[in-house]
Amino acid sequence: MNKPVTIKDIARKFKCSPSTVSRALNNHPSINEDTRRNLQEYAKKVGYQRNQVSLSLLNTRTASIGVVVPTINNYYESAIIEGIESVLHPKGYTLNICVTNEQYLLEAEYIVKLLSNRVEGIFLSVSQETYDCGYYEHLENISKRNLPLIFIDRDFEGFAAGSVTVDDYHGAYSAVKHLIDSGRKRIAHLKGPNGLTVTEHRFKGYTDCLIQHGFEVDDSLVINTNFRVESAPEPTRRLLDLKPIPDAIFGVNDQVAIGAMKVIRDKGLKIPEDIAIVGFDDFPISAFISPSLTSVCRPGRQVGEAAAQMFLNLQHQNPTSAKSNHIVLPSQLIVRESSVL
Amino acid sequence: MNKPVTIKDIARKFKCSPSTVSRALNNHPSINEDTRRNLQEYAKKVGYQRNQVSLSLLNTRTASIGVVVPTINNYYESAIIEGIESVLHPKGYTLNICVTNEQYLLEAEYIVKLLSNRVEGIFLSVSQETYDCGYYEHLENISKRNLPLIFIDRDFEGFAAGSVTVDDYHGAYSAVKHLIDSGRKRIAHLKGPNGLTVTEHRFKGYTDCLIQHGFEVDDSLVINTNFRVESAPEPTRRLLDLKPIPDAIFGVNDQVAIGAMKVIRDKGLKIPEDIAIVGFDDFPISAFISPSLTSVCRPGRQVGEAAAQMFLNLQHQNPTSAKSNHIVLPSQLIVRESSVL
DNA sequence: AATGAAGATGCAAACGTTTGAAATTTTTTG
DNA sequence: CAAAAAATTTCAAACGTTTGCATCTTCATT
Repeated sequence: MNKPVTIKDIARKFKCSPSTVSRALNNHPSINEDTRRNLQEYAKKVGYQRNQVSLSLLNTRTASIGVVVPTINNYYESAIIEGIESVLHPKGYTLNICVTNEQYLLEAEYIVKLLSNRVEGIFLSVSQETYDCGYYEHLENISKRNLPLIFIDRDFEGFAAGSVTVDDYHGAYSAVKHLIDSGRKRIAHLKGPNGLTVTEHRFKGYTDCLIQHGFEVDDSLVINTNFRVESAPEPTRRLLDLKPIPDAIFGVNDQVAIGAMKVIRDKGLKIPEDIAIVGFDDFPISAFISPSLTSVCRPGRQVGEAAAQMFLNLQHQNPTSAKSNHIVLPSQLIVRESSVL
Repeated sequence: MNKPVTIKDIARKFKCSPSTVSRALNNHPSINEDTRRNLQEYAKKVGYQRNQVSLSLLNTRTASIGVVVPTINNYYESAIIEGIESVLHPKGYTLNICVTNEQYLLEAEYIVKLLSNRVEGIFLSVSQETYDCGYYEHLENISKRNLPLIFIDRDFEGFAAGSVTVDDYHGAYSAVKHLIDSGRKRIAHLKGPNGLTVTEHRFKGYTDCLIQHGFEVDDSLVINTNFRVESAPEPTRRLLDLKPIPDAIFGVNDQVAIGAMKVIRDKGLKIPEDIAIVGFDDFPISAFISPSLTSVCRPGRQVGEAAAQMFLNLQHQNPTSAKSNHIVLPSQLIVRESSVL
């Protein structure tokens, strides 16, 4: 790793002052044309790259943004990040992406690090642990600095900050309504991990819809998963051991729904004849599997874009107003073969 | 956004010098016990966060790493990033993740930015455009600085640097061999975009295996896709219009394979009876769809881990030795229902 | 009481860049 | 040719932190 060429190095070489070099490289008008050209050529030749670190120190502006998410290893989360990126990159911002792996300790550590790196804003999708335990101390340093904080995907109701989420409640509601409308009477739910907003909102959409249509909520029809496809089969088997078996399963996401479908087929049951399936997230693949999967589409990219836009708007106004800024994007049911005869 | 509290602020408040504050906060032994306690308490109270930017400038060490990838919106790429993260985070590094969207211009811009931000190393999966055009000027500034550069996933043979890739060639070869061994005679390939190593290595594995087993390579059986599930149906239809139709399709990845499966089913053909299907990447979902998809597993997380480890090793040795460092991880065929009767 | 040794704190420089103001050089003008 | 104007360059300070060295206290030892 060679030491990078600095403005001082160039100044020494040309027997002029660093100011002159700096101005020449920035096309300052008061620099002599020849000087400018010579310096620029030389700078290019030796591969001079202006040191952004020193500039950040000088301007107390880093043009970087922290993004803290539990995982990036799935379609939806990474779509959010692409959304943020697509809005903020043209404005010159760099993203510092941190993956907490659903752990509070890592989340707290990353936030300290981001503050220490003087990011100009933080997008946070809180980890499951943070949620479960209601921790928020690590966030107080953010608000102490009055730094823009925007919750993405998962709103953290214990803490005042902006948020952009998807309307999980109505998405789930419409999924279950669709099943009821198709004549299903015994609708099971493969729930996500307890405590997460995403999980609970979908669960509430599920229960509310059942109740409002005169059904009872049967606890034995609700079983937890951890969102992953591998976590679906065992709970599904338990559902199929019930008498009578459910005639529909609403999965907390497409992965879980797909995991359930396999078990159902293996048991020799037919989808949708014996059991209807609905997922959530609308993975690109879901439209192509057999039977194609009815799912609730959740616009990850738009979440990212909206959050980034919220951040930009904050730059021009009172930053505390973020706290009253809550955007909820609609989710949309897409009906496919897995739920209709 | 409040101005962050600085060491100078604290010094002013306590009528002492910044040096004392700095030493107190760093538990320097020559600081009086009371002074230390008072200063630390106050610092905590006002939420002091040491300014990492100034430290970076002072030490010319930023502890940050650039990661440049064409997209993060899929399972494999994000697995790589998680792998890198898992190794480098414990060592105190921060990741700067940049998404090029397969565009050379963005890639070049990001690299300038990363150099300017004084990252200590760059992990790069070159964009398709860079590959197609053989551009490498943007990389020369990296080597001019003698900064560790490691190609991940896609090796860029035109340029000397370390690399960690997956053995796409033998993965593809084993997939096709499996099809030949199962008695398939007319094996089509849904290829990726031309020019990418990933695409071409898999393609070569396909053709070499065919030739070595006495088959001809029939151009009409090879059609391009863009890796996405949506890009598979149209080429697949063209394959099914051939007379005779192929009796097996090797997809460049699972998404394409799944896209093909849908078209085949829609035509009333049976998988694997009429046509066998093999994919690549082994998505978690692939084991759960029906029929479950035979696929070549590619260890994304391990790629990331190996690349990160390569970077760490470079710190303790001659950095130019990276250029002779090439790790190729094995891929593994996983046989499932879509290819065996 | 003088000497010296710890113990505690301050000074100043450094990292790389920018920028207002001052200084220098060159050009123009009367 | 002198004076003013314009063009070009340099100076110095600033951003926040660390750290070797110098300085200043305090206190014990002779």
